[in-house]
Amino acid sequence: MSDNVRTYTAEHVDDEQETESSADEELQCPECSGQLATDTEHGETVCADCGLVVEEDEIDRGPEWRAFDSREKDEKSRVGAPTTNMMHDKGLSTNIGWQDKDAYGKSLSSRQREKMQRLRTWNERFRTRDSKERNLKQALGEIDRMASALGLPENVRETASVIYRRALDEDLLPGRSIEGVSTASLYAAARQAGTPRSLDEIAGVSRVEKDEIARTYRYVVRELKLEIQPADPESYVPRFASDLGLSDESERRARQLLDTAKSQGIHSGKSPVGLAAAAVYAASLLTNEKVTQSEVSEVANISEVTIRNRYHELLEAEDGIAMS
DNA sequence: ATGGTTTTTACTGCGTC
DNA sequence: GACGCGGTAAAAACCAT
Repeated sequence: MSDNVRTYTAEHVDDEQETESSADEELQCPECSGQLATDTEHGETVCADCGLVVEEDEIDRGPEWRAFDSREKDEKSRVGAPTTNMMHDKGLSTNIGWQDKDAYGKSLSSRQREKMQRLRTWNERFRTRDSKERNLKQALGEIDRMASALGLPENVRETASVIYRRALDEDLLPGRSIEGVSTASLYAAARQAGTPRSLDEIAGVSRVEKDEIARTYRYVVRELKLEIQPADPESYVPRFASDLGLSDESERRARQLLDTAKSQGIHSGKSPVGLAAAAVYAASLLTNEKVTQSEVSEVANISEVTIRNRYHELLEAEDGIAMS
C-alpha cells in the first residue's frame, strides 16, 4: 500500500516536470542540452542544468489559475481576482442532530435510525472535505506567494501543491501550522525539481521560523516517504555565477570541478552549497575573473573559511585527475 | 542525551597595492 | 593602512544513534 503511494508520487512528479517543460516553449540548452524550463509568461528564465541566468525576485502577476486534476480544470477555468478566505460557509453547512429523535421528540424507528446514521456519516465526510478545501486554498496562496518571492518556476509550485495535498490527505496537518507545512512542501518541491533553495532563503520569505520549517520538512518527508536525494551542488552554480556576473566559461569550469570532485567522492557529507560556492570561486581564479572570497560567501551565504577549505579540495582532486 | 563531523566565528600573520 | 588571502582554535550547528 505504502509502496503504491510512493511509486505513484515519484512518477507523478516526474510526469509533471516533463509535461511542464515541454508545454512551454521547447528550449534546449546549447551547452548541456538539458532540461531548460522557461516561463516567459511570467518573465522567468530558469535552467537547472546549464548556465542560463536565473532571474530572481520576480513578481508573478498571473491569475490564480491552478488546476490539479481535470475536474478542477473545468471548474477553475476563469480569470479574475483570487478567491479569498472571506468566503466562509457560515451557517450553510448541514448539521444533523445526534439524538435519534424526530422533530417532535419522538424516538425513531430502527429503520429510520439506520438511515440517519448513514446521513451523519456522509455529512461528516462532506464537512471535513470542505474544511480541507479551505485549508488547501489558504496553503496554496501561501505557497504561491513564497514561490514568487523566490522566483521559483511554475513546475515547482505545482509539485509543492501536490506534496501539500498529500500531506493534507494523510492527516499530517493536525498539530502543525498551515504555513509551516506549506513552507516545507515548497522547500521539498524546490529540491525535487533540481532548483533548490537553501533553508535560509526559504525561511526569509516564510512567516515561520527556520527550525520549525526544518522539523516539519523532515516530518513530511518521512511520513510521505518522499525520496529526496541530497541537493546537487551544480544546481546552485548558475545562480551564484550570474549573481556574481561571471562568464559562461567560468560557470562551465565550476561544473567541471564539481564533476571531478564527485567522481572522487570528495563531496559526500559536505554541504552542497559550500561546494558550489567553492567551485564558483575556484573557477573564477582559473579564468582570471576576479571575484573575492567574501563576494562569493555573500551570495552563497557560506563562510569564507568553508570556501577556502572546499576549494583546496576541489583543486587537489582536479590535479589528481590531471596527473593520472 | 551523546558523540562525531562539519560549519562558523574570531583572530592573526603575510604580501600587495 | 586597507585589502585579499591563508591558517588555526574554539564554539556552534548538525546528524545519527
